[in-house]
Amino acid sequence: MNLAEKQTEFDFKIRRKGDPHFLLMRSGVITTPHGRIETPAFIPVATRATIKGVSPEIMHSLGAQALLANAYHLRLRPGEDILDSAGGLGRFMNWNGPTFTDSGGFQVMSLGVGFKKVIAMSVEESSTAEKLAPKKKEQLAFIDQDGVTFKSHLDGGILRFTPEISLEVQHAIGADIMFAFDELTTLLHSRQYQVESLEVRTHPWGIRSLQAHAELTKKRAKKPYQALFAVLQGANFEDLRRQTARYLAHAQVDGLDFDGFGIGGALEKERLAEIIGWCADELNSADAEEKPRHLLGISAVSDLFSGVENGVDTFDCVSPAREARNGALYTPSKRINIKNAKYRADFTPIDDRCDCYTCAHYTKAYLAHLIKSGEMFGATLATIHNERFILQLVDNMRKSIQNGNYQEFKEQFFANS
RNA sequence: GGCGGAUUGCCAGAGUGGUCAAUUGGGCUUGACUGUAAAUCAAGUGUCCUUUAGCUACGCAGGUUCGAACCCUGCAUCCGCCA
Repeated sequence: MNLAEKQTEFDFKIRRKGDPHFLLMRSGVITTPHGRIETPAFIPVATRATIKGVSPEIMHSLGAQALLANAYHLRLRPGEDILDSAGGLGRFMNWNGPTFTDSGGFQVMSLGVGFKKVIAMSVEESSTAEKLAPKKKEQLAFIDQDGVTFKSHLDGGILRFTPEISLEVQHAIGADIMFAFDELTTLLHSRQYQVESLEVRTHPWGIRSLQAHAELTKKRAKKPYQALFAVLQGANFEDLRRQTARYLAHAQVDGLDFDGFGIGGALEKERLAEIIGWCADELNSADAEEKPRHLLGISAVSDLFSGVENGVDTFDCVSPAREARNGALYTPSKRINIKNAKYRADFTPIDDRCDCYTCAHYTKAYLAHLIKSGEMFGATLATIHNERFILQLVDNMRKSIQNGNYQEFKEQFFANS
């Protein structure tokens, strides 16, 4: 079986596209060796091969179609060889569906200059963000042209990541969809830096990722095909975003091209829709319309709408889980902080219209007690609720696109909120 | 009954003459969280308020001093040890 044939194990079919209001919007099906993903879809994040506090079986029951883990974290612990021996990420964690891995590219930023997440902030926040950026000596990631040197956040040990290493790790982990190793810049970086980052790192690293992927795919010929997505950077500059999309859409090594695209990096909050639109439009023009697009690390409700409307097929984000653990629970009208005093004796569910396990059985008062007490069951219940909320929202978006009543669904959603 | 030690803000616990409305924890209140260094982090927490100003506060009542949470006297309560 040659590379091109291998590649057909991965497939994306658009079922319905375009809407009078949103020309880029679409709904389809991604097929992977471990199952299908109906899009648009939200992919919960299981960084260390677990959704913290919630079993894969429950995640499945909440409507999760796939999960996303992280190559950096899994390489540190338990080591990709363990996942390989276990039969891959899905087998290892008892998840039967499709899986994604991030390349470790996010850690280039989050362990580097990006202390508090400096990706999707508003312009007014940028001065604050500057203060938040760590001093050089606190940084744990150091970038050079060839790759990134990490100081392990676990034991300080030196860890090297290059596109080749990332792909080797990701192949061993065995996820169905992998991402190219990229540099995630921040809005604090100058345009000049963004240009340099693309030309000297993200683009060449993309090609090297693809090259490594081609070799590894040949070497691991008996394994199911693992798809590789390029990552589009370019911050909030239209010319850079378009240029990158075009460049990576045409990239090819040994007859192998990217199977899909991740949209990542510094996104000015207020211009998210526009920025995604540039990427999608350019990918369409570059004859890459029939390849899936993943918006990396986004799940705020308004951002999900923006993404879907501008041609995003899949999303992932840690927020539903992390915010749940920290007591922020989603409801159609707003996010509530369950730790607030007013919920101490509120014996109603988080959201009486929610169909999740938590809302069916537990009250706000109980949740408030558990979360404030630091009880792990509280984190579990809260995470179940938030993940269900986002999964269901995106599911409903998909259904409404397929039914041709997206606009109606959207209006209704915001009317109820 | 005698000797010794204690009593500080919601709790624990620093502070032993002015720089103390009082260090630090915890609790409590409110925020934040977008490819997870996050079950994390930040701010606030006597009162009145426009304040760098007042007022009230370190068991209670007096006293010494320009000035007291801090020194002295008495009282109350608690804890040791000896009878």
